[in-house]
Amino acid sequence: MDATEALGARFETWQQFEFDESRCAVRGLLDRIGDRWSMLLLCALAAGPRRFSALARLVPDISKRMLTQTLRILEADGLVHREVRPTVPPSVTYSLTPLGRSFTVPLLGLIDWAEAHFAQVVEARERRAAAA
Amino acid sequence: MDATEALGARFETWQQFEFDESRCAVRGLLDRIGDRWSMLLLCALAAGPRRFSALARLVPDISKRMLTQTLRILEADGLVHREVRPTVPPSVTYSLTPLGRSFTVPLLGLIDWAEAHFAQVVEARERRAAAA
DNA sequence: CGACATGGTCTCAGATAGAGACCAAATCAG
DNA sequence: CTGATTTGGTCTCTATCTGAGACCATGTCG
Repeated sequence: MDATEALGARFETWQQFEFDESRCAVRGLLDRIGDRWSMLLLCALAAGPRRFSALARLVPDISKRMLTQTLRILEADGLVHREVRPTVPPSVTYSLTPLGRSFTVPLLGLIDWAEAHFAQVVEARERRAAAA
Repeated sequence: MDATEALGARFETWQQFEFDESRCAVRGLLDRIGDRWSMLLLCALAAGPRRFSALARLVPDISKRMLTQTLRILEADGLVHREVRPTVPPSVTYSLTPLGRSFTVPLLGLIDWAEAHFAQVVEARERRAAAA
């Protein structure tokens, strides 16, 4: 059984749960980290702990608003740890928790695929653009 | 070098490209398939080709609008094949392309992680809800 | 004295997603 | 013959979400 078949079989079992968010991991979890910024921030934190402003610089086009919001969700989900040191001005450091570090394994798999097949995707887009 | 370190190192190289969409696979690709519906639809198609209305039934709370839009993007990116048979009423069948099938490998990895660690995430959320 | 850095929050406008009406043509039930 | 149903969408309207940028308090540096 290859991955496609395995995935198809997996999908069928979810139907029984009717995708109930509290029991279906895919809906309950990938809905959250499957947004524009979560994976990118997890990548940024994989290299080591970073302060709020460092993350803002590392991921240039994220707004402070979304940076705060995304980090709060990742913290609530137990993937990221937030540490405040009450200096003045305040210093807040974000880092991956052990759970967050375990997530880097499948995340790296996804990114490897993206880098290996990106050229094919670009080609498909261009073929389609040319046809239109 | 474990996955976390590898991911961190990878992130640093992206900085050189300044996340230029045309060259950075992560921005150019995961921005598209990393949304609410793309991965779910790819899972649904992993079990075999499906017609438009079948997909709408399999993924209950997707609107027709988003179903159309998401399938068009997946088609443009070369992950999904769309086949129209000009019967009346029309019959349109969607299936994974070879590229789409290759994506099921990392996708399955992500889902395995989600199912294995979902309990921990829920626990983290509950701990946080209790603290508030 | 005045500018700057920190880690945010707040407001407002613009983009995006969802709900549901609508469509055309054929087919099927009554 | 009539009227409902199926198909694969599109269109409009509204609700939600996102991004830009102002603002804040406080201490430090020039």
